[in-house]
Amino acid sequence: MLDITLCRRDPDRIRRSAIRRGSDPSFVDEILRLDERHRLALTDLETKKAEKNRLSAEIAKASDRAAAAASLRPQIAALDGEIASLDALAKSLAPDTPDSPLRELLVQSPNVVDESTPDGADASANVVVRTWGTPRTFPFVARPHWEIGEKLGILDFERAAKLSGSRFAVLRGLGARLSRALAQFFLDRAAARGYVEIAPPYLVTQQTMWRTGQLTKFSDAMFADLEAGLYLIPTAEVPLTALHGDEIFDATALPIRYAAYSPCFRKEAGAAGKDTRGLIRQHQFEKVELVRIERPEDSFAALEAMTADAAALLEELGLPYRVLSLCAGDLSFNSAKTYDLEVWLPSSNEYREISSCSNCTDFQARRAQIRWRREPKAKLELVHTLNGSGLAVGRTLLAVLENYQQEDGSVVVPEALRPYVGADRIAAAE
RNA sequence: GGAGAGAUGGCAGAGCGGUUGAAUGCGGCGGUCUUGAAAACCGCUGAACCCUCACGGGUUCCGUGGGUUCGAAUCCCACUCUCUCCUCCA
Repeated sequence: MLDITLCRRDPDRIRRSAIRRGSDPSFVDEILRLDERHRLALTDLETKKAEKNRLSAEIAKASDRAAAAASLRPQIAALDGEIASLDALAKSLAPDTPDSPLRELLVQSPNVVDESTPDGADASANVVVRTWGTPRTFPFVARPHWEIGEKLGILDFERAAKLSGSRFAVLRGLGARLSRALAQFFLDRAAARGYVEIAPPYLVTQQTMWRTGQLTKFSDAMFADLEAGLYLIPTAEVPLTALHGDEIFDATALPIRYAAYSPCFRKEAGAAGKDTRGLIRQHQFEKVELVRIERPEDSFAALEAMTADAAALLEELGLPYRVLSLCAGDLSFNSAKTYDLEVWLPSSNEYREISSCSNCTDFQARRAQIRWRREPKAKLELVHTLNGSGLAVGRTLLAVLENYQQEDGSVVVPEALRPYVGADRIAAAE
């Protein structure tokens, strides 16, 4: 949700951001116009209410209250009429009235793009910030992970389809174990870097979804039981960020770092025909999500740190990757700045997203009302929230299979995972 | 799923329908005293929004939403949540 105060104070900044995202900035003028009308109505309303309160207080002070009430009744009744109509008008214009035009504009507008986010209209303008590792050269044709996995008997897409349709996978034996090993590895590393592990609910209310801004982003991409009013989380970012909704921190409580391992559920409605094979795009996948709650002045440094936290995992696993700074046009709704981590996939000779780290600044905090106090008596401020994958388990698993595949079809387990997997190689079962 | 109890400020806990945004205690902040600290004492101590350059003024908020009334934390209705007991279950 956009900050109405910022719109008033620095409308050009909002306009600039909209233009950089590739949208029409004229809504800013509409916001200012509606805001002006609302404040006028509010002032009128409050004046009338003050008058009425004064009359009521007179009755309270009178020695004969009944008589006072009787004599003032006509005046009060007149005020009541004016108050009712002014109240209706003010409400219809208010920024916090659910379907008011002003509210709609503030709520539907994406976050203000940070200055350091590169210009550009779409993914082709994303900037490679750095690249790590050298893709391995294979003396044979590198196979895609689904072939490797099926041959090893650790991935079973056919039976998954029998159970649940397309975009599901069954992991078996060391495949299942490798998946669990990755999750455990990620969580252990997160803990070592100061993230507190959280096991959140996977079903959340519509309000929780709304608070983190997912309802606009994933609304038709989410699984839900509308009757029960519960949504399956598309990412643990949702419960982690909303965890402290309506709370006020004192300065010593910040920063907060959370890590959660959770399944994620997505309809992938807009991705028909894309990535239909393998583990890349599933209706259900697991992920370790990192969330940080920061002081505003620290949030961009925290984004660098969080991105480094995620990247360190790939480095420890020996998986080549690159870091992209997403351009303004490719930035998601909530984000002011995003780094994507892309891992190297030898079967397709390309880098694929395995983590996305975003600084949502105060955008989600405003919706969720997560605030803090700089000094004991200071005014309340919104915190900044950040989230990033650290990492997506399924995609890491497939990256391991592809990057560590051997000519005989077996897969070497990366050193760092061996204690977790309990094996240094995955070979075909007899 | 059935029965009951409850929801008030950071916490605990009062609150006859009338100057109650809310007693009291704890906590927190500031001060006096002290070499320092503690204790004691004094003062302050919720939020959002609007008007104002400012001083200041105003409106709203006692789970949520309605209603009664000139006036509601207090009365009425609905809902939500929490707790206890039963049922069920992992």
